[in-house]
Amino acid sequence: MGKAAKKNERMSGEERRKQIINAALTLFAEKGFSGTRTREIAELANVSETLIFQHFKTKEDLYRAALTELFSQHPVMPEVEEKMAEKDDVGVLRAFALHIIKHGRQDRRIVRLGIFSALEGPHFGEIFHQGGDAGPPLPQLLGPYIQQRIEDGAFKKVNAKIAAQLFIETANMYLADQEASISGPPLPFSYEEVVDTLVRIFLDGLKT
Amino acid sequence: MGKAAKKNERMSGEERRKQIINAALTLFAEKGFSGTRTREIAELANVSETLIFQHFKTKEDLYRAALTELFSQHPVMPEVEEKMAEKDDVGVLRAFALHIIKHGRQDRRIVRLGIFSALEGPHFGEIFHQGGDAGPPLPQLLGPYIQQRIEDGAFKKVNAKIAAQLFIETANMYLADQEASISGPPLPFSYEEVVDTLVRIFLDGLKT
DNA sequence: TTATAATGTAAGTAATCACTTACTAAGTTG
DNA sequence: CAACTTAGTAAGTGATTACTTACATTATAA
Repeated sequence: MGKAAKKNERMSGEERRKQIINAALTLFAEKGFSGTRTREIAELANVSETLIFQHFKTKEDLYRAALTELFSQHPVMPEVEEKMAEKDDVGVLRAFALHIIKHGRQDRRIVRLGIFSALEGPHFGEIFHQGGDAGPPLPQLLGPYIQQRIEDGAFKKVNAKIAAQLFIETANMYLADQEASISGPPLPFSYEEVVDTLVRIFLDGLKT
Repeated sequence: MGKAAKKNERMSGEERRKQIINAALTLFAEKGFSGTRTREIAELANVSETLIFQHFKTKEDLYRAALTELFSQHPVMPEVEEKMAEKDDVGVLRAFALHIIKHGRQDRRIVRLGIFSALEGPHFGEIFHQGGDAGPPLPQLLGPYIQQRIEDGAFKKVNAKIAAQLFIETANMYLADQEASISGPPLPFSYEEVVDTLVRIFLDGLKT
């Protein structure tokens, strides 16, 4: 039976902790903080409920730990900066959109958890938006680039902050709809195709 | 004291029902279904908890009634169809965006409640998306228009379904961020300005 | 081997939950 | 006013909740 037979054996603290966090992530993403019972987490993790409270002081503590764990695995984006230096507009927008979408797709719980945490508590929302991410928020990275390109005469004069946020919001909402049908049903097209369409429309809309 | 003094007097069933629903809407929008306690609703509505269960069989029943109530007050959009007939592209896109944003702004609980219901239960999500709205979903209205304009040679050849949904998603995510900071902080600009920017970029991006 | 510490659990506990029971008060109608 | 209906509540109820206590098992190192 190999590994499967070992699942009831003793484990190192670190290992168990991760296992509990993993179970918690799955349930919190599915049902939110107040919709998830600590007992369910214990069952999914195959441990006693007591053990959870040995690793985490409270349920909220576990939630915070789980969020931090998830959002600390941020993909880096060296590509974006490179394309920005080259003033490769298509490359920049594509890189931004792909960064967002790949991040959301690498672990499907991320999107739902992010939305839940934004809705459920002011405390939780913060972790999501600043937690783990070393760099500045995305709109603050894209905004100045758009502004620069306006000054270069390459883009028409729009409000760069608005444009940047709208672009990023669109990518985010696409993800949200894929995972949770927030504003509509999931689009039955590959994300590459969606990104292509988004970048094309947006960029042609910005260009002079 | 006038009205305020009367709030502890007897009320007609209909009136009390609405009062309870109103309190429920406020709390459900704030904390979601499983985060809201029936006792809190009773307190906010200034009635005993028992009375709630005289009007509604269960908490879920109340939630459904509250959602239905909220989403049945849909604004109509005769303007959109008018502009579509005239092939007034700017008018059409502006009308769509304003329709979405005004709907969300008419009652600030709508946006949060819509997102919560999409996340919290499959049952609830349905009410939100089809409930009360007489017409077809927005992307299914905008999509064909874009397709038509492509065939007219006015728009470039993009995937009309993707374009339509992206446009609507953007408007929705703008709203969501204003109320709940889902993908970022609220934009510190008037919604008219945001709509202008969105329509301008999108339309110039679509035009041949 | 034996003290020590870490991993783990069964069996609670007080508080809280959605929901009921059993009742009173206020209208309404003949 | 008497019979009946409707609006309203106080005081529960069993189930469930997050969290504890008190105890067992296993590994590790002196």
